[in-house]
Amino acid sequence: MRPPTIRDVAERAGVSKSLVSLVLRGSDQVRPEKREAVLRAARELGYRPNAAARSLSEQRTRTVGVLLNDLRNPWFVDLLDGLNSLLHAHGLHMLLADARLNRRTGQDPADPLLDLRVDGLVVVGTLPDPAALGAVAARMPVVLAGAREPVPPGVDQVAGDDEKGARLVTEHLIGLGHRRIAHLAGYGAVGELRRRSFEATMREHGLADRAVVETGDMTEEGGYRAAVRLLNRPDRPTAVFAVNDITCVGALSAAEELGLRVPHDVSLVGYDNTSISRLRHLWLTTVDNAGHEVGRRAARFLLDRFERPGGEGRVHLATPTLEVRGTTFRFQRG
Amino acid sequence: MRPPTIRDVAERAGVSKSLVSLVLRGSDQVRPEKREAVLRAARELGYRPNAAARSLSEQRTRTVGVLLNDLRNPWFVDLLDGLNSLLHAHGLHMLLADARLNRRTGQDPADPLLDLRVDGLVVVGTLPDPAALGAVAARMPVVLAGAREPVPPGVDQVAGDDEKGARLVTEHLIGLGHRRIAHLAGYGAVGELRRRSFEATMREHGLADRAVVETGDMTEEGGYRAAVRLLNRPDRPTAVFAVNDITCVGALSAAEELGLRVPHDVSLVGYDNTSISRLRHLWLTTVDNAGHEVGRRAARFLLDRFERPGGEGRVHLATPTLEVRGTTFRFQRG
DNA sequence: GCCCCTCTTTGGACCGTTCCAGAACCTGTC
DNA sequence: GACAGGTTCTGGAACGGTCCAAAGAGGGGC
Repeated sequence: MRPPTIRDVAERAGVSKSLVSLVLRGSDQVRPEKREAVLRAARELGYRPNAAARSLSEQRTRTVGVLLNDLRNPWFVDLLDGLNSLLHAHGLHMLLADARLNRRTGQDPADPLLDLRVDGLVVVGTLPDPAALGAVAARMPVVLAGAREPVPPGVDQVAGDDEKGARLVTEHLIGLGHRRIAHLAGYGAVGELRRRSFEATMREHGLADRAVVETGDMTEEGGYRAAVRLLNRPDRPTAVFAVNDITCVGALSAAEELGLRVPHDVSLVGYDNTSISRLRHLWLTTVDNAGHEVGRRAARFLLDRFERPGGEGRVHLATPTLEVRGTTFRFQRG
Repeated sequence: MRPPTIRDVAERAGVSKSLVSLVLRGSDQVRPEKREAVLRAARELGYRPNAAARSLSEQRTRTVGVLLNDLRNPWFVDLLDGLNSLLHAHGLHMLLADARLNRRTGQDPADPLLDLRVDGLVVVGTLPDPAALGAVAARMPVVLAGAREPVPPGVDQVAGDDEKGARLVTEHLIGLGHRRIAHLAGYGAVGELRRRSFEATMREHGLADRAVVETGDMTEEGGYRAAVRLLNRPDRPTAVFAVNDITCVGALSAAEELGLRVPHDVSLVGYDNTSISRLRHLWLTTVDNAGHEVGRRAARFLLDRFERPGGEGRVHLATPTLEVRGTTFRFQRG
């Protein structure tokens, strides 16, 4: 009572298993009536090809592993969408693994994917173990998507252009007439890039001495605390650029609690265009990271490496766009 | 230059491939020095078992497929966590597939999982095609988790107890002194259950004629619109129970826009205890669905069916808990 | 020294595919 | 009718593991 195999189909159709294989792989070297007979038999038996057997024989799985650092981060869903659209068009499947879920187990979260012999690997977000990744990259194409960490050689990299994004925000605020502008910074490569770009842009506009930076931990609570410190300063900034949306929401609470109206008394900008920023109750001005494009480009890199393995690691930065919503307004002389 | 196989390990260790297999599967019928030699050879070669070959031979994959209806829904992360903890303890892996991503392709989103011959299937959220699921259930254990749809025979079901959750909310509000209580209803089995239970609880407290129901579409926008209708009524309710957090956020916007203070003028309650409800800026009173327990129980059902296949479909309802936060308050005589 | 028994180890079949070399079958030509 | 050449079909060898029956090794008792 086990699932039917190619032999069962062959027997039923009165042909050899090789012919069944031929038909099922879409060969045109088969007489139409035989093809029909095979397809009918397969349909009647409810035949499904066994992926394990196929990939064992073909020496490839037609599957790409996607290693997510944390399913709770919503921003990567667009990325997955872009990734999937291109991969699927090339007959490839995605296998998702969550690093956070498997962390406790003490194993490398990529292990199950590697045992399954995926044809390539997309690491989404901060990578778990750079050294291990280098070893993996020697055996199969690897792309790091959505993070700006340094990567081992031979690994491609796709991410949003954080310098450009931070510049967009800063110039938006300057364009609205703001001069005392603060940045609620974060950590990691991304936090660093956004902060640097904020500072550089302020400098370019001769506002270096009006730029203020407070550092948070990229959580709402951290954003709240940093914003309280910031907004209690005697030279209170009139605009705040937060390293991400969640920090920005913390800042929003702080502003509200201090009796400041957003955006009339203080403008706020987030980053990532998360679903939270789109809540009409918050309606944050923010930066969209072009997740879909990041995903598509990651797929592109992978497909390229399938065709021509090896070579230098490439980098692509997707251009972010500013989403102006309700938390920014022109500077009102107090 | 292909990955090493069990034969390579055998050769290097100077033993037969059968012995290598024995060692790697942890048999105690092996002399310690041979075991050491094999393990050393495996380590030196960087050997990884080939999952395809193994599952082909073993006739099982040690893998459970998890079909998510939409990665954007954050509520299932806890569920996955609970699921994973038990499965992992039994040496099983999870394979994630997203129905939404694969929908466009026109195939059944479970197809890749079935081709991979997963040992069992967990469907999280609303199921795609009940008929197809019945056919699958005949071949392998299937559990529906986190949804209350009717299921084909032989399928187990785990979900939060929506009746109990809605009752908790309603009694909480009544306990605070509210009498004119409204429900922002949703759709689907879950929407139905929560609404019915709200109505029943109101009736039990002799408040049937004070209960109001407006229906939304379970989005923020829908919640907003329904709440506007509701709060503009001459007999404006003093408390609103929304079918989910996102609807509740819409209601929050509506209240604010109408100049009503939450919770002093109107109390609001959501459902699902999403990360959104935990934002201090919103701080919604809501219901926690015990996602972790749902996940663990789903794993339990699956494991049971591995041991004793067949039998009736069972149902388990996890007990939800009320999370009282900032949007509910005792009724203030206006 | 031989036999028996237990503990280790091994060769080979098998899992369900793909792939390849060659067999079988046509069709047309001389 | 033999032959060439193309098209269509087939058997068997992979692929990398597991599993099982049986072989080999070692020890104890006679």
